[in-house]
Amino acid sequence: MPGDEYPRPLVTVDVVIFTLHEEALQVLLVRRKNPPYAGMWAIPGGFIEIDEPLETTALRELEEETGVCDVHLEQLYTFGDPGRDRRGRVITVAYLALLPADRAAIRPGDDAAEARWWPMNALPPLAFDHDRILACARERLRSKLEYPATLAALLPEPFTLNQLRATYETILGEKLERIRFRRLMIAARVLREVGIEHRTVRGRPAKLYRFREDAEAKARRILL
Amino acid sequence: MPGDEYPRPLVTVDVVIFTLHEEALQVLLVRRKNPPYAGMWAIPGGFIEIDEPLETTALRELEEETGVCDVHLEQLYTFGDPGRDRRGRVITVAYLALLPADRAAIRPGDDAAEARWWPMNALPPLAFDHDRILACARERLRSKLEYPATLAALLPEPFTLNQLRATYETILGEKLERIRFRRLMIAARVLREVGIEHRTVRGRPAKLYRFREDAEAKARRILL
DNA sequence: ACAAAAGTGTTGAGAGTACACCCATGC
DNA sequence: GCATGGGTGTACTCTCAACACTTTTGT
Repeated sequence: MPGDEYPRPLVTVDVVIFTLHEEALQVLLVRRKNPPYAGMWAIPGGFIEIDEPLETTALRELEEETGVCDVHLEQLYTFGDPGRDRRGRVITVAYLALLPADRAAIRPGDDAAEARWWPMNALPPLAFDHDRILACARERLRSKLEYPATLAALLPEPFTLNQLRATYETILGEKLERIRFRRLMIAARVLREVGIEHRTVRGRPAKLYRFREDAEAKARRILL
Repeated sequence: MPGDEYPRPLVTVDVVIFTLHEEALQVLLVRRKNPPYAGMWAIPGGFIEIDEPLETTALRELEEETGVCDVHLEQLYTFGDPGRDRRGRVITVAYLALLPADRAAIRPGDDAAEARWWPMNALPPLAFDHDRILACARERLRSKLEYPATLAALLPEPFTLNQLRATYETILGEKLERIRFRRLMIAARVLREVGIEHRTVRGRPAKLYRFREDAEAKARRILL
């Protein structure tokens, strides 16, 4: 066959999956069982099968290692520097996924010894160049804030405007002005009012919203 | 070695390189010498060497096949569907590059029988899934219009505002209002005045501009 | 009644558009 | 001079930030 004279690297697919929990951005990591880096934490992922689309590999490995399934994937970046894996030339196609807090319960699978959420601002030492991959994922997540509807995958619906604002604040790592945020979101026409909150603490109950199904609109000026 | 039990696909790196010529967006393609798809047109690219970073492969193949060198590359997307290449499982990491018109002279290399620029609106039939890759590249290029400074790589500097507008119009495929465009570009503060055009035809000579070196600023509202 | 949280009205500054207009050149 | 393309002045519109304000709840 024609390709036989060319070197064949190994190819893995890794998945950075984020959720929000306790006012912090969290990422799902697995503890590696096998060398290299046995015992260290890493992004879930694994080698491709020969007849398997890349996204299928991503979903399969994610479920095998963490029990998480049924998420939307977005291709992030491909990391292929020689030397990034001691096992030889390994090229990794990284994907990004988001999980709403109410689905963030995880069950470690058999491929990995252990799986748990880690806050992005207090990560353990990571295997391979996974710190670089996480930095890349964080950037991508930030850029998604311009399109509020993409955060649907990160919020339990319905939500209040203040929950949405807290989400933005967590991802941006800075405070946003309450009234300004409200007005910009309303002006972006991406939300649909679906009722009113049931208050358990003092204060006026907030309106509840969902994202409009057709909402691709961009919220200008949210980032600042 | 640990990875030996896993399937090893072939990996190629392909480069979509655009230029502007005669009011049209052009892409550099090579005619394939070898099967599969021998004689058909394809994006320049080739198989990785085992110790070579992906970008190095991209630059090497580009130069070998077309003579183009010294360009800035941006990773575009990784295409890995099984069945996209008859030779077996081939995963392709696609890159995007831009070339100013005054450097668009090309010299076909020995890897490919022939290389030439094709206008994006009159492409020949393409090998593999390269039509998909081109569609992806075109989208990415469009999205770059929000950051005018990235077009520096596509324009001979210095340039007039009308040349810049023509660039936008070509990429967008629609006319932009002259005065509106001028004012938005000036307001974006990404340009530096560097002199005045030498007129050969009738009309007032235009001012010449370069992009400011520090200009990452975003020009809002250009796209419409 | 009061504190707390949610939501609204209003004003003023600034950005963007559309129009008419002025400027510099070749013929 | 005048046609042609480049550049500016101006007035009107629209958006958005900042402020004070009202509404709705739990205690």
